[in-house]
Amino acid sequence: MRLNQKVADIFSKTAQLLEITGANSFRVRAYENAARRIESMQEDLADFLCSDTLTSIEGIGKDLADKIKQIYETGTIDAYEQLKAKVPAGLIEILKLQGIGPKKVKALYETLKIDSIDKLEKAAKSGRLSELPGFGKKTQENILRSIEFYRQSSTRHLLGEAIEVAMAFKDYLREALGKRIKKIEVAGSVRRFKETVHDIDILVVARSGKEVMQACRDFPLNEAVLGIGDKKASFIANGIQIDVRVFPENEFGSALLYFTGSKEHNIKLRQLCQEKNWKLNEYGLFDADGKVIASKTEEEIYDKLSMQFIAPEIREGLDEINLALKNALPTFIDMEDIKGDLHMHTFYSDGVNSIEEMAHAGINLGYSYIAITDHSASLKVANGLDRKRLLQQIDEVRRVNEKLKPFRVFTGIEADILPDGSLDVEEDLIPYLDVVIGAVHTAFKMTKSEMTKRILKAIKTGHINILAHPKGRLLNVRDAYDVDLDEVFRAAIDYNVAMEINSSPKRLDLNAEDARRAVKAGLKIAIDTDSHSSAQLKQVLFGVHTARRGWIEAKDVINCMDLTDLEEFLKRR
DNA sequence: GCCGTTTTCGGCCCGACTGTTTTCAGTCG
Repeated sequence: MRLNQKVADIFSKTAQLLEITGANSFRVRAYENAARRIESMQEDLADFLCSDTLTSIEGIGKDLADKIKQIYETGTIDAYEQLKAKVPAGLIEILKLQGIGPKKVKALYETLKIDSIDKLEKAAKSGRLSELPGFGKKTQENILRSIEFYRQSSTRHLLGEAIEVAMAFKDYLREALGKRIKKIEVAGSVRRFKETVHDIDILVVARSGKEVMQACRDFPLNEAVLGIGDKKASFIANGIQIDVRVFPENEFGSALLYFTGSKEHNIKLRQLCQEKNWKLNEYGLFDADGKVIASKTEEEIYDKLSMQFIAPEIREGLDEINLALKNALPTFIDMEDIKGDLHMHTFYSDGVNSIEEMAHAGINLGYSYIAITDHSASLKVANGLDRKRLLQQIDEVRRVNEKLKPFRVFTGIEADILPDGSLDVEEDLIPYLDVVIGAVHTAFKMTKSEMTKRILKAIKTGHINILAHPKGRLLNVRDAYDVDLDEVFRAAIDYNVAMEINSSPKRLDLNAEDARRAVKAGLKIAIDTDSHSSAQLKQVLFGVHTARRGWIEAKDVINCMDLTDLEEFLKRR
């Protein structure tokens, strides 16, 4: 494991344990901040350690620097080991329940020896909880409800699923209230395009808050109401919590900023305001006299704070605020920059549409080109193409190209990188293929060195243009395989291999952080959909926003090139 | 635990809501 990850992990767990023991909350936050900062850092923590400059990192003081050193040398820190010995593991899980914080966890453990969700449930059901000081009947009921919800949905939801539910709600509300709704906008982590999300935040500007609240109750997908007031509703739809809030139009910008987050971004903005004696909350930006300076739009607020507008995708409370103040934020890639899609399947292998149908879908999205990259022969489960069928397909691509000129369909293949590192495509066919994608689809459980060796060998064949889903993860389903990405990056630069951001909401691989690292290392990115139907081409949306989260610009992405530049790039393999 | 500084310790983002208690602590976003 990279030292950064290891340190972030231990710091973050230490923070949780400290919280339960009732430590100073700012001390807890110091550990949390340090963990987040280190995890998202592009640079290697080990370099700072060697040059003795750890304390130059924001949020790392003398104490944490020593602890990083200890982790480097021994793999752990005393403080963490002692806490772990003292605090039962189950308490951390109890902390995850809605409505229960560190104080209640501590009280439950010290009075009733409750150290697991099961024991908590028993105590609540027997009525013992309501007898504790600070607890009452309602708290007891709420805890039982939280336990039930927690058991139903302990994992985070995929962004793709959350967006579907959010869109369904938006459509429903517009349908139900028509012109009585002035604005409706998704905020929160969905707007920031986090790959998985906890809930869906929706802001509404409407004539009557009560009407919106009633519509929330009546939403057909509404499974359970958690709470509904005059301006705020919480309910579960399709297993995902939706929070709806109604605001007047002139406060919409500050509300959107506030509810888009992240929490850390907001905290930094408010610290900035403090220096000017100003105040920022969901109702607006106020000067020292409490007079509104800005509130209608986010743009206006950032402007009054003398900084560039910050795209929601990068609002993480890291470096974005400092750079925006210096007017130094880059211009990130946007949907309009995408000129084609270089990874998709047809019914030749496991897709459902024809080559021509995929091409038409590409044309409809305004693309200049697509690449047809069906699976290679060894991937039997996906009906991979053998030599004969691949040659047939290449022939058909030629015919489609004639018909659809000047739109360009590239011939291609998604060739399996076999366990021994060889590429599952016959050498003499390579010249007929414009785009060769390399991908690991089998034998995921290799050791890190074996897997790295395997992928390096494939890259060094000199045949690959794009390495598809480089870490092989399936969100909420399968972890990434173990591979030394830095070594892969180095080899990929030598052989002109682009790294894929696979746009499928089930993958999003590379993720934003790794993609950012790849670009920093000097690599190009391909934002592909890996579509298995023409409708899926639209999922490029997820890839583009993941790229934005990774601070990626259009110039870093090969499918933002025009046709001739891309042809040039593809030939350099 | 970090940070900044009037260099040694005090402050660290802000508001709403809930439930318990009767003025506020705990939790959440």
